[in-house]
Amino acid sequence: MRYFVALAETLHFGHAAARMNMSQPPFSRQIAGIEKALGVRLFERNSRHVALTPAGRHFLGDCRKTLAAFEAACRDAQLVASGVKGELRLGFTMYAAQSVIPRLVRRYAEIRPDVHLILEERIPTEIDEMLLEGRLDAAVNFATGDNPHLKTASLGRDRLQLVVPADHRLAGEEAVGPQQMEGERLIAAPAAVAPTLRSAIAIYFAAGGVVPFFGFEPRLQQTIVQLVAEGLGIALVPQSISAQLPAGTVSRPLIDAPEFDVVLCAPAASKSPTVPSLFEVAMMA
Amino acid sequence: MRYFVALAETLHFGHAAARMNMSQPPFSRQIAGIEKALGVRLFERNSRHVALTPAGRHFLGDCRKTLAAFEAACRDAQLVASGVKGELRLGFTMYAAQSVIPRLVRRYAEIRPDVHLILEERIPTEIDEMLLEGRLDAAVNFATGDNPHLKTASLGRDRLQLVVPADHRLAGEEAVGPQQMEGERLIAAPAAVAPTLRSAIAIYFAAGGVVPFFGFEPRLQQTIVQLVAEGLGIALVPQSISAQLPAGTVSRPLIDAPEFDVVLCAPAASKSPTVPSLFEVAMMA
DNA sequence: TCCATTCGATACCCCAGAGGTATTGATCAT
DNA sequence: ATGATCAATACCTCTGGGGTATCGAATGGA
Repeated sequence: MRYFVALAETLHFGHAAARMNMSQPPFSRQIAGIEKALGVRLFERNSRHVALTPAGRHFLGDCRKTLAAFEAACRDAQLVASGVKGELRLGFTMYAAQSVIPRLVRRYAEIRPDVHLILEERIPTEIDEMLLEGRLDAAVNFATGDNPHLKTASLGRDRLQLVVPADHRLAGEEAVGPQQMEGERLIAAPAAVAPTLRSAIAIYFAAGGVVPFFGFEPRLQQTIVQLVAEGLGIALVPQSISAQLPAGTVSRPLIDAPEFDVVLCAPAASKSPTVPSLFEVAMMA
Repeated sequence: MRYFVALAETLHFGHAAARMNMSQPPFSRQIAGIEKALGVRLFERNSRHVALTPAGRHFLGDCRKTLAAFEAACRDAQLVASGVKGELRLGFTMYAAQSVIPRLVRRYAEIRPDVHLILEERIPTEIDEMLLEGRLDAAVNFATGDNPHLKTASLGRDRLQLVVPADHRLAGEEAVGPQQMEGERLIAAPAAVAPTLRSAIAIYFAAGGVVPFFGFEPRLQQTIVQLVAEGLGIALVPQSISAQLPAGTVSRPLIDAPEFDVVLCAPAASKSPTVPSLFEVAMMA
């Protein structure tokens, strides 16, 4: 096809052959071969003049399109392999949506404008599942501590904080410990949804020798604080949630507050070419 | 590329090779060759499982597009060569635009819907020029009689007719001959524009022994009858023009009226694949 | 745990076909 | 008429695509 285009552009077998870095005789044969294969005369020629037939003229346009598609295919394959182009399915928790996701996504989109980011908001446990099943390339989640199938990069550390109704007896305390919360109804996400936070809470109370009483178990931290605002209980939620506490609630620091990492994670065996630069962005920020 | 698509679709070297009518070992080598040429790993594979890499997935889509473009190019080349698809630059006179062109074009478009008709309205002499220079594939024109470089097919015969102002002295005549028009100002297209009609008129008068007096020389028959309507003279115009005579004019038959052919013509050496079926349509109608 | 089976990779061979050189034949300008 | 130009042809070479035989790794059943 390149041969054909070269000849169609030069209308001279010798020159076209030279452009293709070959000698004229085999070039002539190639053109004849194309015409024979198609069963169509593409050039009107005698030993002096070469001209395109109507079919050849039409074929020239089609060849250019085909060659362009071919070049693009090769180029794009390399770009996708290098991670410059392609897609990245990024999972994240609602918690992350409010804290680290916006900046992370913005920075990544700046250095990789041709990567199509597919953002999937899910609950923490579902994110891990999807990562391991390959339905996500990477995700922002609470650190699970030790999963050999995942590689992680810390995006920052956060701590739990007490949130109580404004008129609650603990609202006036400077800092609160486990014992002071004894008997209170604790609103928290179930372990099946946010194991990291749930176990952090459990350990915190266990360390204080208190058996926590959990009631209501919504999935989102945002819902939890709404229920607190309604006076349905108290909650231990990430500090960065406090930025948007509903009216009628106050937050108090915890004594020896449990801390946890927010991490970017991806399958350890991930070969998604777009993931490494996401980790780079994460480490830089 | 076909090999790649086959493997991407089957994800099995043996089956893909079978689909390509070849054995597995050379097929494997081809795939490896593609990956090496691109410098990109397209399949993640061990001796048990074959899977597309992200780059391979993207490449698959591009390959399908490229192959489709290639198939279309080959198919279209054959269609264009056979005259089923392509373009046809058809010249015609304003006279023809009113008479034979609409039906001819309509019938042709019915049997050749994929041929792009480029209609070019020109004066008769210019049409001949353009045909010989190859700027038109075919044209509807007045018969010139004998041009060895053109092949023609008659589209019908027409005759000249007298058109005079409604209040003209000849308006009441049953039929009119040359002598009766002696001294009248004749409005006609110049020989440089419409030689066939002009010479037909000249011969008609010469046969009657009358020397015609030409005044005004518009290019279009339609303009000629408009000038007659304004009382600026009389004219001999094709009968089929009479269908749309302007108000204030009447037409009268001529005694021994000059006749002429309206023909479809194309360069005798024309290799435009779309032209033959236009001639077929013309002959049928 | 071991063996049979499956499947992709490798080794080696063969030949079609792409490319090279020399030459012919046709066309055009002088 | 003659030389120059240019595509086509003849003939040769050798790369590379395709074939067969085989290996080696992974899997599943006994």
